[in-house]
Amino acid sequence: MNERSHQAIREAIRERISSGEWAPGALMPGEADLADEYQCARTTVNRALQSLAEDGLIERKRRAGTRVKEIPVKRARFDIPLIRQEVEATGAQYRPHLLLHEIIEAPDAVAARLRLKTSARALHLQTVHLADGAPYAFEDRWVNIDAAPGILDAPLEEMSANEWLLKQVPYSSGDVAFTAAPAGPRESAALDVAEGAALFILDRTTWLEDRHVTTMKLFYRPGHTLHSRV
Amino acid sequence: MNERSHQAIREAIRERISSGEWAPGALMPGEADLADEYQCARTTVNRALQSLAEDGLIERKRRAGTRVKEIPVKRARFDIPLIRQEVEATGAQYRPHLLLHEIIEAPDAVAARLRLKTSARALHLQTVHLADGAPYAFEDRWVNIDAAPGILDAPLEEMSANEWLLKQVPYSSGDVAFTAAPAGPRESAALDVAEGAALFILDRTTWLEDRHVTTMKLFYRPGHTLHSRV
DNA sequence: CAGTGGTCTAGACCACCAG
DNA sequence: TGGTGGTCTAGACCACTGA
Repeated sequence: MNERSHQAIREAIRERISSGEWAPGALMPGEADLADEYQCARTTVNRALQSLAEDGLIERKRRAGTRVKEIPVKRARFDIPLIRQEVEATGAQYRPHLLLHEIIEAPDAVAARLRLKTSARALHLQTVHLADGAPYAFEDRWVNIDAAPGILDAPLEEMSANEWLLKQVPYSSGDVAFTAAPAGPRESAALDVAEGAALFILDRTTWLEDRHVTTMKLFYRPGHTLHSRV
Repeated sequence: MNERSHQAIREAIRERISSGEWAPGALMPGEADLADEYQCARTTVNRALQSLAEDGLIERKRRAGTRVKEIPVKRARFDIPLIRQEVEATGAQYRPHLLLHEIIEAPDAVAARLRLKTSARALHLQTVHLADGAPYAFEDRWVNIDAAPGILDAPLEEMSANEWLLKQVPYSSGDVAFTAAPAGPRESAALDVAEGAALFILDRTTWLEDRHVTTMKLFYRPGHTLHSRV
């Protein structure tokens, strides 16, 4: 990272913002001026400023110029790991245990998420993810069979459905949501916790272009946290 | 977004990856080749590929070239809003209600987070955030008085401590974590829910360079979810 | 409608590191 | 040690939009 690099310039400008040199809402110098000041090409300043804009620190508009945001957006990034990796990272041995494997009519909520016709059938899976044999998380998943037909022959006792699907449709898009809910009877039994215990939940729907492949809820054992840096 | 723009090229390449043209782990063509193929400058391809690398879809190494990731990282981004904005976005009227305002010796866990000497005193605040008068979230916050002295004179009945601090130290860094926990007596009373109810919690510590300013836990009412797109 | 950011280009040099 | 990505430059044109 050179002294005149876009990264160096970005950090320099970030400093000037946090030090209050430009007040919240204030107009900053234009790219050309900054390029002049830092003795570099405008392209380089542009890159630095775009990066700061992505971080939510400044706002840029053509003609209007660049302004320090009044209220900086706090933007957190999370890497959502494969459960196998998450478990193995703690040094424990991972094993999925399939509790339920059925093909039934999908409930309306599920059908909507997978874009199924009402009363269409889907694959319903329930899995406990074990770390050194102890429950780590409980997964309730629905799979659109048309979108991933091979799933019916997949060896789901060795490889969780998640892993299998990841191999088949690796570069899919998705929706993620986090929430909390009390453990119901299924979660309580699977995770070996009291009914009503507060569980952290990851709720995710995945698709590839217009093929809605799967939707699942992942219930973590009490105490699980998800970290990030802002 | 032109046809030869870096965005267009990024999406084209993303397509080629999801279609399986290059298998997971496979070596992709070099920047020069792609530039040739797309009839654009190498810089443009470089930008497209860097963007895909940021998204966790590919991995790039000098000399070794660019490879499709074996296991794509699912990277979720969340904008953490000001509670006021969050509430007002639902059309409700926002009001913070200060329940507790005391200066006491900070517990060890808090002192550690704020880098205080043991048994140093800190400002302890408890606030209910109200939406149209109904509890929306409960906040338990500790403030390092040395790092934000003016807080003692702040009008915390009109403006939550969060907002006040944001005005004073707007462009700070921080740690964020999400988790779930049962409502204790304080949360239960403040949010008007049963004790033991499953609450979604945002836990955050904020600093500006080496001044550790504040740490807080925000307990949302049951049912709250945090959304994102991957 | 003029000034700002957005972006492309062509060329260049550099840093890194696998072979 | 040579080939790859990383990046800077100078110049150009474009797109948007607020004065």
